[in-house]
Amino acid sequence: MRDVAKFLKVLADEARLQMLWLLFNHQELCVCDIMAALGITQSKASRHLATLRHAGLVVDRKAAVWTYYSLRPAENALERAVLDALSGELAKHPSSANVLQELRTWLERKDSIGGTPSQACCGPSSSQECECPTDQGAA
Amino acid sequence: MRDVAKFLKVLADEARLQMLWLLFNHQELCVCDIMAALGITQSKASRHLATLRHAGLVVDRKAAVWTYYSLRPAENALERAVLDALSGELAKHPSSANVLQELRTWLERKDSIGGTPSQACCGPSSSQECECPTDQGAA
DNA sequence: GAGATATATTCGTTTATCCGGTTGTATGCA
DNA sequence: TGCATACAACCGGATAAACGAATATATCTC
Repeated sequence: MRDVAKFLKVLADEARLQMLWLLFNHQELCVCDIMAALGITQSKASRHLATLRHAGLVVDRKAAVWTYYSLRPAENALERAVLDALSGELAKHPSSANVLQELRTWLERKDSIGGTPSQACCGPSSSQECECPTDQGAA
Repeated sequence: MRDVAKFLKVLADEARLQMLWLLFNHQELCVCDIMAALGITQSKASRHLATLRHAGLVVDRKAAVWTYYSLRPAENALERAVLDALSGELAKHPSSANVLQELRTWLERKDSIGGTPSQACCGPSSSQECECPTDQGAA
C-alpha cells in the first residue's frame, strides 16, 4: 500500500508530468531538450529526471556528454493503466500542446546548428532561462 | 496539467488510499468506522476525508451526529481509469485484507451494541487508539 | 593538459505536508 | 439546561519536497 502511494507521489508533480508527456511524444530526449522545452533550470530538470528514474519510469542512456532519457515499459498493471490514462488526459490539456511546440522549436534550432545545444541559444522564442551574453558583453 | 498533479497528490497518501479501499468495499462508512478500521486518530481521519471530499472523490451525508462518507462516481476518464486501476491493485496487497478484517470486526461489535460507537470500544482487538477508561477509573 | 560543455550532486533555504492535541459546533438525551 | 457524543477546524511542531545557486564529475576539443 505504501509503495502505491509512493508511486503516485512521483507522478503528482507538474514538472514530472510534463517530462513524461514529452517522452510520451518523443521517444528519447536529453536533459537539455527538456530544460529548453519546459523553460526550467538544469538543476531542476536533472533532479526530477532522477526521481523518475529511481521510480523506474524512465531509463537513461549515456552517449558522450549527453544523457538521453526515454520511457521504460510499465512493469505492472497499475503502472500501465495510470500511465495510459495520463497520456490520454494530458493530450487534452492546452498547455501540453505548448510544451510540445517549445520542444520542436528547440529541436529544430539545435539541429540546424549541428547538435551542440550550447550554440542553439539566442533564438526569438522562449528566451526565459536562455540568455544570450554576446549581445551585452562581446559587441 | 497542474490540476492533474493536484488530483494525483490527493491519491498519493497511504491513509487516503486505505480510506478509498474501505469505501471501494463498503458503500458507506462513518468517520468512526474508518478510525476504528485503520487505527488512526479522529483528527487524522476527519482531515484526510476532508481532503478526499474537496477533491470530489467522496461525498458526505449527515445523519444525526454521524457523517457518512461514500465514493462519488468519477467525473472524467482519468479519474475513472485511475480509481479503477487502484481498486484492482489494492486488492492484491496483503494489508488490504487486514484493514477490511478490522473494519468487519468493528462493525460487528458496533452492531451488537446497538449502533452507538461510543460503547463499542473495549474489545479484544485493535485496542490502539480505543482506550477503555472504565477499567481504570470506575472499577 | 587547459578549457568548454552536459549532466549530476550537494547545500542552504523556502515551502508544503502531515501529525497529535485542542477547541469549536451541532446533535441527541436526560 | 447541562452533559456526552461525533465530527470539523485550528494550532504549533516535525518531517519531507522542491528550489536556485554553487560545485563536482565526466567527456570532448584543441
